[in-house]
Amino acid sequence: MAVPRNSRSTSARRPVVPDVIVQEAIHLFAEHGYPVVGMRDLSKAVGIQSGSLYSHIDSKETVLMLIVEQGITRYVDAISAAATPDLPPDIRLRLAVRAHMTVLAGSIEQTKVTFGQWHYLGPENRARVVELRQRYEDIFLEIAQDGIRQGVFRKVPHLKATLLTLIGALNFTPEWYSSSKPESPEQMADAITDAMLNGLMAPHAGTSAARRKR
Amino acid sequence: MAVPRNSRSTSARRPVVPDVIVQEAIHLFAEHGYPVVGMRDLSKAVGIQSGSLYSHIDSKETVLMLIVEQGITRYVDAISAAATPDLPPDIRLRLAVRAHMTVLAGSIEQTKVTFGQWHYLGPENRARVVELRQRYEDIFLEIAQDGIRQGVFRKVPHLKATLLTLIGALNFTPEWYSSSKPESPEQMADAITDAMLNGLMAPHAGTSAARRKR
DNA sequence: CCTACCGATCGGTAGG
DNA sequence: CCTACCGATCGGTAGG
Repeated sequence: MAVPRNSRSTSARRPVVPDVIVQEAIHLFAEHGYPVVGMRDLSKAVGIQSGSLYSHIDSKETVLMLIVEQGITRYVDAISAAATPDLPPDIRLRLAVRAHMTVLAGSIEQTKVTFGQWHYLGPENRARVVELRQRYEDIFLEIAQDGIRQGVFRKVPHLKATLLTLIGALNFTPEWYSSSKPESPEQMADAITDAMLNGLMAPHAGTSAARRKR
Repeated sequence: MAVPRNSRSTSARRPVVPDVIVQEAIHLFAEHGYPVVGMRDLSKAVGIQSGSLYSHIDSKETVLMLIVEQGITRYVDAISAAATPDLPPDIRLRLAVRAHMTVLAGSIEQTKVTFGQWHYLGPENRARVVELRQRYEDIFLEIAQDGIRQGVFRKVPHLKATLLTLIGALNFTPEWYSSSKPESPEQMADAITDAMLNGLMAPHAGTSAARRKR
């Protein structure tokens, strides 16, 4: 209930948004969806009157943007830091996916908002998010391209579709990975990486279509 | 318990919802999101007054449910029809993914609504959707289990995570597969299946970790 | 299918 | 941070 006092900021105009507001917004947006959550819901969760929110924030959209921008940035930073270019591509991929799952495990709800509600942002903010989002996808693109160039990865017919398979799988993780599960982020990451690197086929089995040819 | 059906044909007090309404709703919900679209937006798109909508529908949620229920059912039917149990598991998986992409290509916007907005349904409708959704996932589970039993697929350490990798990839497809692309649904399906069955690693290459061991 | 309208709620502001 | 309130818009209904 104790609402932290707002620090008198030097640059005045925009005070730092109190953490309670952001945290409650993450929780509400993740559970019910941004458009459905009213400012009165948020204010009630924070423990103040709805009008009072606006001495801390500029608008509802500002709060969403804050959550989404920080949300993606966290992934971009963690993944690009983990998958340094000097490592073998398959290891880089494994580390990238592990970084992804580690970030996820620490911020499931924020990730839901980040990857699931950014299209409710206005054109300006949305453009910025798309840019960050592109940077996120480019990390995996570079790993894949390096891998192919080095001969570690196959030269797949449709690299883009293959990459979107991985990215889609990662974007879906907040829907099923809950903190209540006993499995560690690393184990889940390795399961995903393993599927993407080695596939489902049993070793030396070959595809049914291939078996028919011989 | 009572599952809403609009299939009463004879003395139905409730007429079949006109196709224009459903089509415009799909378009608007897919583009802007269900909670953001007002009934006045929908009525304007249809070309009537907002009050007049209610001689065709019961409520806004009814329209969403119609879209979502039909949306999933289409996938369940197409996939289970394509992947018959008599075929080899890897071929079944390929056919299942192809069926998925074929349905997608024919209903991108409805799929966006189906997989992205169902949580806005009330508890009763949502329960029904979760059930259908489960059936959808179970198709892939059975293929995977059969494959492992027959020795065609590897015995992966975390089958559930591996399956959710595939399902996540498929659920993400409406975000990037647009009808304007020249690639056929089959080609995209095969790219995804190929990634899942054979992985990214070059043949005979082995993982970097494995290479270090020898 | 229309006009007219309902109570509720929305994001946000004024002025202390 | 509060009280009081704004105009706009929401899903839905009445009665033709």
